[in-house]
Amino acid sequence: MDARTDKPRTRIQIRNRETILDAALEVFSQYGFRGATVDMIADAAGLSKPNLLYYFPSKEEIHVTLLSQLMDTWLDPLRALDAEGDPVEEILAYARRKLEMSRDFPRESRLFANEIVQGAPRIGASLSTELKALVDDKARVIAGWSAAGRIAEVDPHHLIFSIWALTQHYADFDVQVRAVLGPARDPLREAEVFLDSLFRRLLLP
Amino acid sequence: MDARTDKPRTRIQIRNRETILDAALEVFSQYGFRGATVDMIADAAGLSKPNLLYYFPSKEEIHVTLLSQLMDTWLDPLRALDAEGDPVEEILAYARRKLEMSRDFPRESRLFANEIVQGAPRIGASLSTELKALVDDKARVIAGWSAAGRIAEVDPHHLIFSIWALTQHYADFDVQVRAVLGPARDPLREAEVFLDSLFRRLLLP
DNA sequence: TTTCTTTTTGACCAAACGGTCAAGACCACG
DNA sequence: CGTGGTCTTGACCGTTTGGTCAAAAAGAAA
Repeated sequence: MDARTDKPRTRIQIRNRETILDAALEVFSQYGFRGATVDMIADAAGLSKPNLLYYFPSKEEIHVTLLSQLMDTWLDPLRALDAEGDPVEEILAYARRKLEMSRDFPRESRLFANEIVQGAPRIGASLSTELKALVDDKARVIAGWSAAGRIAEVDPHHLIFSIWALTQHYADFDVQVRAVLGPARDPLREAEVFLDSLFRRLLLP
Repeated sequence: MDARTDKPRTRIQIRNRETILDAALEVFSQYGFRGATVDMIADAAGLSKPNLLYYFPSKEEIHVTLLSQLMDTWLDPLRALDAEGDPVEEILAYARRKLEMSRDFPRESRLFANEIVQGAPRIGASLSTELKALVDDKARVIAGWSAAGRIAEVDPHHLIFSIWALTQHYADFDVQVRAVLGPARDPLREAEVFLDSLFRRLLLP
């Protein structure tokens, strides 16, 4: 029975695959795909390299597994945007959820950023299908709110981009933000207040 | 005479160092430091590997040269923010200049993004000195405008972060933006309009 | 216990990598 | 032309890297 091809069956397989993916997330998000080595991941996971390769057939397979698991949960906040809710509050809540993800899952954010900055060689396809479909759908909802005069007139796609840019910035550029603000301040708490008022001013009709 | 230590003297040295730095910018910005190989840079520059290493002593030296050249020009738009000018127009002009840099120098933006996302291992020091000093200085200017009621009350540091995030997003996440918008649209022209109105709404008292 | 499967590992390999070196090609200048 | 410095290169080296393999260790089930 090959632990690398079939779904994990034993408790040891489940535990070790989880350990490996967590270690790989740590290493990949910090050094990028090519900057990370199998040895680094194995060390971080507390396993020997051959043992790690018993659970995943290759370094690339680990990376792909991480990315596809990520894409799934990464878009949940946008999926939750409710066409029936109050427009301004829905959009603000979306921005707030995205900012929470920057705070709670900065490694995931940086893994994604690394992939996109380098041209999305491994997930490019799903961007123009899966992601585009979802964004287009929600953009239509926002455009409807605009047309009905319930929020100001804004390009819905760029509104969504601005939420991504502003929230992910606090995870992806964390070092820079902290270097500039100095040690006494709390970037993500401040960002919550700032972004809330920014999007409120932008959206109020 | 060592072409690697002294300032370039001959025309050939000047030309080849320029060619190499341009090729290295292309490769580093696409693959990151560890993802780039000396052979890739040499190929892109049309030189043999030993010949390239005749002009720069190491791969790291090329990278450092690029980054320090970049830091210099990267902050020019912010330096140009004039305390004596019209507050809203000054800030809008800054955002516009930054967006132009995303359009005209996307490789530089991605080189920087790669460095920061991975924890700024090579320029971390100058972030908390050079960069922080400049930002703090300009933040004081903006705070003055706020206090005088000439723009709305905003946290000046986070205002600057928001300009960075929103403008660099269009260079760093270019693939994603284009994948979502589809082929018929012009992201950077649209962004200009969108950001202009966003910051206008945010800043008007 | 015995037997069978799953898990772990030390030793190893081929390719890729950053970098060196000695020697040849080229070029400016007298 | 010749001569001295600049530029270029093929061959090479030690290390790192992703990955393999046979065999040993550890579990599971009877």
